[in-house]
Amino acid sequence: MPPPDPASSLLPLPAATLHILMALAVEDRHGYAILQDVAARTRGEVKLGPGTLYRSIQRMLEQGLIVEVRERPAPEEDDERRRYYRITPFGAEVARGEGRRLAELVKLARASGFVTRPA
Amino acid sequence: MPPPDPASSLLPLPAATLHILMALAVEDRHGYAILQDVAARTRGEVKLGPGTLYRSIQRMLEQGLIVEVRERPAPEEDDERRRYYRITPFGAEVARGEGRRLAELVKLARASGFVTRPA
DNA sequence: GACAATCTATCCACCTTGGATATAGGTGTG
DNA sequence: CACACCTATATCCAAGGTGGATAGATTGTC
Repeated sequence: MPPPDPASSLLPLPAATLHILMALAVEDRHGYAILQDVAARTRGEVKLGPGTLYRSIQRMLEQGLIVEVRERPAPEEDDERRRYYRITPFGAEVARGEGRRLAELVKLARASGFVTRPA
Repeated sequence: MPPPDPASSLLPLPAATLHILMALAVEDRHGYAILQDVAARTRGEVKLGPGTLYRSIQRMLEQGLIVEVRERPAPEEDDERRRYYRITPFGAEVARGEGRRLAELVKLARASGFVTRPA
């Protein structure tokens, strides 16, 4: 029996975790910006609560999916309170695993007649 | 504000619930058969625990996603202990809603580069 | 001057989950 | 013959994820 793959051992990924990784795939972001990005890209269908957001971030830091970065934007468009995060190569690997898993799931749902038309 | 749609108010669907609905989309099945069908169709990747299965079934009965049926197979291939379930039209509607939601999610994941190839 | 938005963080209650446990008959193996 | 596993249902517990409330501080808007 091969040693369990550390990436796939985190699957399935909590919904909030994948959304956060997708938000950080574009660029480094701080917590509140992640919140807005998720809401914007899902057209308001997914709105993370603050508890979910910050606890997810803490867990993801511990798991090595993301890291906090010290680089900050120009002072005139910065806010001291913000904490910026970046997706790690490991985080991207895990996200691809989750993407594969979800695509498989949709394939099964389609075979059952539960996916009518891809909007 | 229109009254909330009873089908979409159940979304997102718990993972186990969708798997059970997919198993029942093919034919009426009893609990243990659902377990085997889910494991078989996901090639062993998804294995529902007994706690998850029977509690999900109870919840789904209450929500009207499934009903218990009295029709039983021929006595020679039956087992008294079994309880057979059937998906309802409402259950199918909810499943299609979940299918749509998941397809949208995969679309977002693909836009982030997290879905390489649909296996 | 009040209110909403920005920004982080913690707490609580609720729900879902896997795994253990219980019960019980049937089947297979050493 | 004993032990283990399969079939079949059901309940319990611990662990984990979630939304929403709460908190506190600053900035922007009517």
